[in-house]
Amino acid sequence: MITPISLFNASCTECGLKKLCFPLGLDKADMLRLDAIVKRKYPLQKGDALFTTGQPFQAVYAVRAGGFKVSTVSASGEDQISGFYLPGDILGTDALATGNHISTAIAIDTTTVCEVPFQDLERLASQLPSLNHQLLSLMSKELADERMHAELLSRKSAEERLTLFVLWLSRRQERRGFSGTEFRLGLLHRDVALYLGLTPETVSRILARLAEEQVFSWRNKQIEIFDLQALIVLAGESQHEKTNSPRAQCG
Amino acid sequence: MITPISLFNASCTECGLKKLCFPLGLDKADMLRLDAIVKRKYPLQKGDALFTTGQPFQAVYAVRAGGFKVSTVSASGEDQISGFYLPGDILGTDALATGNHISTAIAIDTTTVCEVPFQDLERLASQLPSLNHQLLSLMSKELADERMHAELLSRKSAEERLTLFVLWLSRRQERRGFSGTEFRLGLLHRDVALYLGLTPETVSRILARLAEEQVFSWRNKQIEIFDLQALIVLAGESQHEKTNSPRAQCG
DNA sequence: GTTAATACTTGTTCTGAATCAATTTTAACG
DNA sequence: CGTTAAAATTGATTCAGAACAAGTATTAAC
Repeated sequence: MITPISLFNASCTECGLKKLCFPLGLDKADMLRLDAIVKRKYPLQKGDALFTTGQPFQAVYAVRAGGFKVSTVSASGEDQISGFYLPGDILGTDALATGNHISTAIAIDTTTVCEVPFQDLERLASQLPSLNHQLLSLMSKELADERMHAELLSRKSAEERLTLFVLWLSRRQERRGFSGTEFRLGLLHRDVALYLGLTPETVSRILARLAEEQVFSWRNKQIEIFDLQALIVLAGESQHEKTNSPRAQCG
Repeated sequence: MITPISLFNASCTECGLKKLCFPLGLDKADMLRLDAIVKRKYPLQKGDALFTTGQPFQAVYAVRAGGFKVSTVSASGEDQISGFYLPGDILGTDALATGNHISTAIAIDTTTVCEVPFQDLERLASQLPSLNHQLLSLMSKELADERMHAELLSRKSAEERLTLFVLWLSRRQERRGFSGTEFRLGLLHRDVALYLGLTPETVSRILARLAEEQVFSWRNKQIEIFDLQALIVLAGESQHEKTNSPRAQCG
C-alpha cells in the first residue's frame, strides 16, 4: 500500500529507498547534506509528464512510488519507448549532454518523486568524491541497460523478448525484497510492445500461449509466474549469460 | 596518411583532436594538468584487443587514429556489436559501474589511443568542475547514442538502417572537417550487419541495389556517396528528426 | 606468387511477425 | 451506473528478411 503523505515527508536519511538510490559510500553527515538539496514533490497523476522533450534540464529525479515510461517521439508521430523507471530508479540524466531533455517521461500510475536540482547535486558531488563516483556509476549502469535493450532488439525472437522482459522484472522485484513471482505492473501491453519492438497483437498472442502453457500470466496489471524455470529457458538464459537487470540503476 | 610516431609524441595541448575530446571549458593550465596523466601508447594492430570482457577497469581511452568495434559475446557465441569508436571518440566508460569491462574492444585497423588512467582522471576531475561536467556529458552522449541505436533496431527497415548508418558516418566526417561524400571505413560488412541487427546477406543485397540506383557505393573499405538527398530520404530523415550522430561523444 | 582462408555475392526457399480487420473486454467519465 | 472511448484479443493474410546453399572475390600467410 502506498501512503503518499508519509512518503512525501520522508527525508533521505529515513527513506526506505536510500540503499537503492545511493548504495555506496555516503555516511550520515553526507546524507544530510544531500537531503538538504532534495525536494520532495506532490504526487503526479497517471499520464502527467515529469519532463518533456526539449525542456531545459533542471534536475534529476528519483522515483519513490509509481513509475514512468520514457519515450522519444519519432518522425511518424508514434513514440519509441526507451525505458521504464520504477521505484528506486533515477531518471533525467539524458539531458546532461545537451542541456535539454531528449525524451519525455510520463507517469504510468500515481507517482511520487524526489527532485534533485542538478546544479546543487553537481556542486555537492564536487565536494563528495563518493557521490560523484556514484553519479558516474549511475550513468554507466544506464548505458549498460540500454545496451542490453539493444541486444534484445537485434537478436531475440518475440517470445524471447517478452519472457526476458518478464524475467528482468521478476529479478528486479526480488532484489527489492518483493515477491518475484507475483507482482503488479501498471504498464499497458501496448507500451511493452513498443519497448520490445513488437506489435500489441504479437504480445497478446504470446501472452495467451504462455498462460495456456502455465508459464506465467499477465492480466489486469497483475503478473503471476507459475514456472520460473520454463521462463528462464524460454528467455534463452538457461545455462549461461550475465544476470543483469534491464533497469538496475539503484539496485 | 597516418604518421604514428608524430601522433605518439603529441601532447593534448598540441593534439589536433583536443577539440573533439574535450570541447568545453579547459584552459591551457588545466589542459596541461590533463596532459600530465595521459599516456600515449604504441599502436595496436588490427584485431588486437584494447580491453576484453571481465577485465578490471583501469582507464578510459581516446582514439587518435584507426578505430574499434565494441562487442559483447552472447549466449550462442556470436557477438553483438554495440558500437564503433573512431578518432576523437572516448571508450571504456562501460566498466565504470561494475569495475570490470562488460564488453570487448577490438582494433579494426592499426590504431593509436591515449590512455587516461581513471583514478587519475577522477581525481583531477574533482578539482576541475568543468572536466567533471565534461565527463558526465560524455556519458550522457553515449547514452543518447545507444538510444538512437535501439530506436533504429526496433522500428526501422533494413534499408533505413543501412542508409541511416551511412548518413551518420557522413555527417560525422563532415563535422570532423573531412569530406562527407567520400571516405574510408575499415569495417567488415559483417560487423555492420551485426551492429544493425541484420545478416551479411541482407546488407550485401541492399548495397548492391543502392549502388545500382546511384545512391552510394561501398566497396573495398571505401564509401562514396553519389546522391546525398536520396540517402536522406531513404534514411527516413527527409523533413524532420534531430540531426544527432550515432557516436558523437566528442563532436 | 601461390595457396588457403575469409569475406562477399547471388539465388531460392521459408517463416516469424507485421498488417489488416472484426470483436470483446476493460477503463474513463459525466 | 450507464455510456463511450481505449485497449486487448483473435483470426486471416501478407511480406520482409532470415536461413540455407553454392558460387566468386579478397585478403592473409607462407
